[in-house]
Amino acid sequence: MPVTVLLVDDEPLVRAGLRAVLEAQSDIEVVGEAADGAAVIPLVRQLRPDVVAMDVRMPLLDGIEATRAVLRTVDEPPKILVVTTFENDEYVYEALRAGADGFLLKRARPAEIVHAVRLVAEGESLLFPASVRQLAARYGEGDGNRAARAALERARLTEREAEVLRLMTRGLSNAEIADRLFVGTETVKSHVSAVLAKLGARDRTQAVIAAYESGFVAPG
Amino acid sequence: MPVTVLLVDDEPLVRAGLRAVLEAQSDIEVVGEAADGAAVIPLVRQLRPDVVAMDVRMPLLDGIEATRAVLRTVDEPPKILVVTTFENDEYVYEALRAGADGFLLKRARPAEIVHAVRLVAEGESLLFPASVRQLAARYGEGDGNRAARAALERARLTEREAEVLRLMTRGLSNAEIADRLFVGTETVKSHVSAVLAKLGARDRTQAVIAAYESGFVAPG
DNA sequence: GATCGTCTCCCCCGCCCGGGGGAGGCCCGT
DNA sequence: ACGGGCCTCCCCCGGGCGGGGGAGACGATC
Repeated sequence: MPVTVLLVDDEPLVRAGLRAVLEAQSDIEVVGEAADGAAVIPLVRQLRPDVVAMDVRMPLLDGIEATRAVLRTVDEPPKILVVTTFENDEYVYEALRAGADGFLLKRARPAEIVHAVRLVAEGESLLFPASVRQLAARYGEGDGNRAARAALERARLTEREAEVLRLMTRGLSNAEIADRLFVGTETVKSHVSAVLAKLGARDRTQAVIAAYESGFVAPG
Repeated sequence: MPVTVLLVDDEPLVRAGLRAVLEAQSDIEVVGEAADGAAVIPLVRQLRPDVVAMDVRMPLLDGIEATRAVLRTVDEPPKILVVTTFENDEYVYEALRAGADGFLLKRARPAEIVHAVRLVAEGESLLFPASVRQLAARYGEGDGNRAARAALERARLTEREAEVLRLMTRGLSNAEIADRLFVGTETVKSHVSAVLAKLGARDRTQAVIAAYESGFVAPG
């Protein structure tokens, strides 16, 4: 019983990339594609996918409105995985509040993408650990705390990796982090690489940005 | 509606001097004094000053930790003006990066002290709250006042530099910034170097951190 | 016992980054 | 006309960074 996925993105290249990555898995099947959120509802009704990989920015109907529309009008709605580029995630939390089950960076490694699809298909909420704090803040005192804790338990950054990321957000170099943690620089490099991969960041600067944008660290 | 100021310095003489200078202004009111950073937080909560004139070197809790503590634990924190004896004080950099809003030399002329207080009180100061240590060091043994003033002037980012910094905070590489701005990578490198120097940042990661910490860019 | 995840450390390698110094063109204000 | 700031581009150069791959030790879990 494979996981069925509907791809919604205005860029054909992105759809092709997601399809290639996901179709390579024997337990995942891409059952359809859409170029805009406006086309999602009929496709969802027709194909009844387990997961909708939803882009945020689309010309006609963006991912936020499309997510709301699907969840309001479809019985037994699919899980919605918000797909976003790194720079334009200001709408991600709106989408999550609209009912999306997780979000994913486009530049994530294939294994991460596959992992994300499987997780949301299983009903788990998928959030990058860095987003937990911000999520809790935006959801207030409601059941958001529960979701935040749940996400925290499935935190994909290990304890050590989180500590390394925290020191990265202090502007420390690998050598300085190594001194601070009493380990070798090679060890720090391993952790940094793991952090970059998990956050979908290309370099430490992007990782620090992700940390700020997600609320992993707060300014001031 | 006068600007209210809290003085924090371990030397009574300095506090008296600052009080005399500031109280001479009809629009500035010194509402309290503290002899150490350890006493700052309750006083800030009680007096709610607009500006805290904070010495860097203090016996119990130095200006760096005190600045961090205030910004982290107080709602609507005051502006923090770092006061120091030496323009090349190593701790100035850390204090500014901790979130301080400005930098002032004790030997500055009264008019400049007043000006500095008014500037940070207005919040929208032209100062970029970052290190002036390197800039001050360049002026070396020159007159302290001029060194400080020049440093403050030089700490202002040009329009182009601000644009480059903004793109840096989006995670772009030098080559990507060059493409975005239709200039050569060497030009971008020049701007980046200028930004790093003015912010006292060692690399682009620290510059991005400074941008977030200072409110140059806001997360979310 | 076997497997998995984590933490630790090592190698090689390419390359972007940042420092230092220099230079020409442009507009501006004195 | 001259100087100053700003933007633009160039050179050389070292070093930190990040990718890729591998490996040993440890504890938890099955």
